[in-house]
Amino acid sequence: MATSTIRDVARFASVSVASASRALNDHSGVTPAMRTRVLDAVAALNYVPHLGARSLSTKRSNTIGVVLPDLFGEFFSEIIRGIDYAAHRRGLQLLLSNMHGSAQETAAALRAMRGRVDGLLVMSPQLDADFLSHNLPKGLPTVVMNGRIDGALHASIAIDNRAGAHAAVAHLVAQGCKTIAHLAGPEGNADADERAAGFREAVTEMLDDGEPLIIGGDFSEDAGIAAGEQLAAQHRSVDGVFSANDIMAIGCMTALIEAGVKVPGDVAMIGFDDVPIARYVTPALSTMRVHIAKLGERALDRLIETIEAVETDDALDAVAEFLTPELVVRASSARTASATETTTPVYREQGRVR
Amino acid sequence: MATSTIRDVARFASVSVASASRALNDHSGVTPAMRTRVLDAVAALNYVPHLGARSLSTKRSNTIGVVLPDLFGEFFSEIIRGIDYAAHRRGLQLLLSNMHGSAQETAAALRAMRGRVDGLLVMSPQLDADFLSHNLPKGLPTVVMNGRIDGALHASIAIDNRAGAHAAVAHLVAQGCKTIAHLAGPEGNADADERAAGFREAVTEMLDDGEPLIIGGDFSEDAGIAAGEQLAAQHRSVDGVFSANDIMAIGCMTALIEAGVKVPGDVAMIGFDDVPIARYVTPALSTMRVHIAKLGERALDRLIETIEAVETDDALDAVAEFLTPELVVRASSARTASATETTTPVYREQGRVR
DNA sequence: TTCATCTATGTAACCGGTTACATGGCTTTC
DNA sequence: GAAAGCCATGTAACCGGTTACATAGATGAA
Repeated sequence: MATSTIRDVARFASVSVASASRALNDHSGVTPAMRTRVLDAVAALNYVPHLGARSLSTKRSNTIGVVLPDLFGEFFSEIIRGIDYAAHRRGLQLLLSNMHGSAQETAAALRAMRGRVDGLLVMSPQLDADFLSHNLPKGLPTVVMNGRIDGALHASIAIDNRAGAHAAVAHLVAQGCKTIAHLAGPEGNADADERAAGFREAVTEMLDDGEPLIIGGDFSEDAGIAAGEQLAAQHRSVDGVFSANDIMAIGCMTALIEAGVKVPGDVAMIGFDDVPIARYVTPALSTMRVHIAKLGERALDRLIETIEAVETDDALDAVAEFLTPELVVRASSARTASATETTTPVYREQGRVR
Repeated sequence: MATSTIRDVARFASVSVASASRALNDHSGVTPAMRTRVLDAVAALNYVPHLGARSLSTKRSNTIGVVLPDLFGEFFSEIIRGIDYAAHRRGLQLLLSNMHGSAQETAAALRAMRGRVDGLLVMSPQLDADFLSHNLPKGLPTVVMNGRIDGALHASIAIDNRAGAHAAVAHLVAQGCKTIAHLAGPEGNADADERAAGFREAVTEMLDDGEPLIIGGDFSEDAGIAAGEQLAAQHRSVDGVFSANDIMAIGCMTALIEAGVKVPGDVAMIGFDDVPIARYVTPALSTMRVHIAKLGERALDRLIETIEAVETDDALDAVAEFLTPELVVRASSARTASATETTTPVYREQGRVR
């Protein structure tokens, strides 16, 4: 039961550790006889290689570190799905870590990756480039997701939030909305800021109203509820809401409907992200689909490219890549009778839930 | 840029590696002068310790391995949330892995944990005790979640599925249902099997009907839809459905409503798990709340106990622990006018059972 | 002053693998 | 039959940390 090492195996088989190692790793130039001796010993001793030791000497862990703001919730769950899909295809393990908001914890999480992973995937909408370049372990290939794009320091991949905001506003305008409000995400969050900026641009461009209407929020359902109550109470002439994410949109819709405001009759609603819940709520939520899983998948693919480039000493410049969100029209914004669900189905919504 | 090692630090500070190591780890008996010399060198070289190497020599990785059937989806996301919460509190990292269904992959995932984690959390409703005891690395503390409880081999924690099924059926009966069908999960899945068994018992006990009605399913939304269509077409006198999980219940509801069957008017519906989506669908889904996150959290806590017991050579016997699901009544089963959201007090832990 | 004690630092072994290089036995070739 | 070449195996260094033990310099007691 004292877990056995490769030296035990070698001793048991009366061979050298080098031979044992070679036999285990299918090296060329190992006699069939030798191989079976070693394999028999392995079976007899119930030997399982110590991967920590192996990666120390090979400098390869076959593990990718993933640092996210959180590990759960619809959005991150989808990201992980995409990363896992791509990682699994390549036989890679995932070392997940989260930063729980604080910069200090983020720094700790990043350092904790040193020596255990071959590359790093970091999502940090809250942190600036400076912080990252200071805290990312030097020499560890890294791809940044949804960060503030930092010059040519790291490869990055992000959502084209401005384009998404434009499309959302354009859709509401096409539905006949005259006064559109934006339910914003937390300030300082890169995605939230860009969506708000895109909203401002689009609104001043398409509706020559006065000041764009922005309601503060923080991506939480409660913030959406508060906003909905506020809107309903104000009797403002708002007839369209573009929310910075789906969860707030859902909260807002709930509160509006509860207050007797008809959605989409009185107010058309559109969210952002297309989390799985969006299609289950009533009315089903129109949204800007981000294809979150794809983002994770693509991020991992690019990380692999980066790792390989480092290995072959190829200089790979740190390009920024963008994913353009796609408009998904459902009931919540369908003010014209004709509207039904319109979108191109891609990833099947998950079958197995457990 | 060439990432520096502790020997570089020692050389730079003109001290021995041992002193450098001691200074870094706050050992006692290190001169303040020595400490600052080393810390300066660390800062100058931008040194970050190699955790793989460290854990090789200390035999401690401060990492917990988690092996789940999948890493995403509502259910697993919640499990991870609970595990992460408890792990974070203790400064532990998580190494996540999934088994993608196949037994072979599961074996691989389990072996891949050897030498990188201090303990293992495994959820395997599909696999039997035999497989597990054969494939779990010997000598690695392990807690099994929702598995078939395997004698006294490993600590385990699971949902009391039978009790949940009983409560669900009792609720439907109390609502006046006379003919209740069970929408089952995949055969061979421990949770699914136990829920079906509990259903059989409860039905024969509470309604002295003939054969209990069981519709085959696989935990997927599509299976729920198929079941709903089948029920609607059959014009069976079924007036209550107990689904083995929420997602199937949702699919089933959707199909029934689409076919003109009223829920809960004609058929009362209740699910199992209480995934977050359940409260968003229309009608909101009644369900047996499992407090999934708590399950994960508790599993980690128990793993820590196990690890500590191993370290201090305390024999800790492999007790099985159960979480009792809690009835959550929402609109989907509210046939009597009075019903609103009601939940039985708190979710209770039924003491430790051997 | 001398010897014992304490303490800060250094030396080297170790964790469990991999692998460059050395070695020796067996063919091949002339 | 000896030199050259090949190939399977063994020896030992190495990956980057930690730590048991040795050591030397300072301190205190007699």
